[in-house]
Amino acid sequence: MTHGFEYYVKRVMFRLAVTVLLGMDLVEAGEKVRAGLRGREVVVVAGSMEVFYEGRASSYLGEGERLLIIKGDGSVLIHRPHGYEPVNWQPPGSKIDVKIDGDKLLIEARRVSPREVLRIIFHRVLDVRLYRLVDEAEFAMHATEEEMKRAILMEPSLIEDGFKPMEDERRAGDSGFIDVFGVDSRGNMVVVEIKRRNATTEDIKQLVRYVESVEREFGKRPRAIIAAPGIQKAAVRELALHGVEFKCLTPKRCAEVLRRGRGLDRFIQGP
Amino acid sequence: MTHGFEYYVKRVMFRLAVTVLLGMDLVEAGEKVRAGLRGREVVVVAGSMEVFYEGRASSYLGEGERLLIIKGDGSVLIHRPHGYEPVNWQPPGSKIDVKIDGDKLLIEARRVSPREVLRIIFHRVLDVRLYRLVDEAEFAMHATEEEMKRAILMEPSLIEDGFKPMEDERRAGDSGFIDVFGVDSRGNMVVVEIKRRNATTEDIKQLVRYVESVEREFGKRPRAIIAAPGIQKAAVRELALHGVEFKCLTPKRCAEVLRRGRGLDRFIQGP
DNA sequence: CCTTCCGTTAGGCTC
DNA sequence: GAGCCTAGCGGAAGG
Repeated sequence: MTHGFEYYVKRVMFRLAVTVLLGMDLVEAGEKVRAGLRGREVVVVAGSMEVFYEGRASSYLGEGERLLIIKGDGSVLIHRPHGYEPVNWQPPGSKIDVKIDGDKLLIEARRVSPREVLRIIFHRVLDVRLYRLVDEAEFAMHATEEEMKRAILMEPSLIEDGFKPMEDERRAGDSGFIDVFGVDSRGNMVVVEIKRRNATTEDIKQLVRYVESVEREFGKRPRAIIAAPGIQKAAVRELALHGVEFKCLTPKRCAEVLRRGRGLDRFIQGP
Repeated sequence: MTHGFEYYVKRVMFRLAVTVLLGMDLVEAGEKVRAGLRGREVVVVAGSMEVFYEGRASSYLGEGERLLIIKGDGSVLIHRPHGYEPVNWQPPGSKIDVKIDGDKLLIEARRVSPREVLRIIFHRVLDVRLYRLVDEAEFAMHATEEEMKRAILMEPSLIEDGFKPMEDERRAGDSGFIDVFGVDSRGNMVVVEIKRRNATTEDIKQLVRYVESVEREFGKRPRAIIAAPGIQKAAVRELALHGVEFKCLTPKRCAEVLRRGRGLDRFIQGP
């Protein structure tokens, strides 16, 4: 009942050849996917599939070869061989079902709120890979709008010499929140709106709403400054129209200020 | 100079064990990635990496195990073991460089406009997979805003009894395009704005701009109807303020109408 | 090239 | 949970 070493090697090679030509055995593929899900591993399945989505919208994608990625937290992604975005997906928390239906492998990802179903029918599985990935690293993003604000609070002259921030995230009636509220060297109130990209007419209008809210509250119209790396051409006329000032401020410049600030902190507080 | 069959098998198994414990040989991994890029295949690399991004913003992600996916069109995705979104990415058209730097594998994806660099340093490569995927299928999405418009054109009573659409995508001066322009049962002009999600104050304002544009053109103010599944609380007061009417219309209801329409077509024209 | 608008936007925050 | 805003938003369509 025992076979020689060569026998097993040849069996494996035959199996390999069958897999390359016809795809994996679907039952085996399904088992492997299930095992990956149980272990909360990252499951990558390559194969020829149809995809049905029904939920907030609905979509159908005919048969074609793609990558299916299922993560341990229930995120699901389907990637075509081109394009940055997944063609179909399901966010974290989806419940995954795997079953064999005749000669097809069926994978469903369901979510309750909003109620959505993603159904994938594999006609052929080329490959299933399981990855147990360990990733505890912190993701640090710089030069967000939030960081630009922190840079201004740390170094108010980024807006203008003598500018003194008084409050950040000040509520402006029901218009929203003012990014930075302060006073200039002459004691005038100043409302600052920050954008990390070129300012649009909408941005100017929002700033004007803040100005009007402050005017209603204090009976005096504050200066309005929009701090952004640039301004859309169409928005330039709005500036003059509403007496809004523009201050060029790039995310990069802010990042430099913050780096310098952190450097100082380290110097002051020791290593 | 020849070895027995068993010798080679043992060598392969030893290599496999080394790979499982220590990761792939980096030079070999790099060569495989290059081969995949040359062949415009989908390249999937699992491994322990650091990631640097510098462009519109900048980010740093410390060492950890992730999946790197590079597609034939130059799209790059880095996926952590959790979450629906890639932690870092580069859109299609990026130029990919692969090189060995000491005992690290370096992969860079560059883009010119905007100038952005994504730099990935692999400290350990667990696996490299190449997939030559063929996918020519068409992606069909339903219940978009466009489809809601088609449903209204097919079944105008979705807006109100007696409504007659005259034009879709009518230009409204320089304000943009009116979704549906028509007349009601009493011959009044009607401007309809469609949203597949709850209507906002901005949506109401846009509709009012259309109304004013039509009023300038015809010397008569048209009725304004916003058709959406709901309306934001803050936008309710804007309705009365500008005399805009709200008609509840969900993407789902529109999808049903379109399905029924297609069903009728089939019935009328035969199978 | 630039702008505007849509998206199964997602994700984060507040209430 | 609903409501609101931001995003390295991406992508498409129009000028």
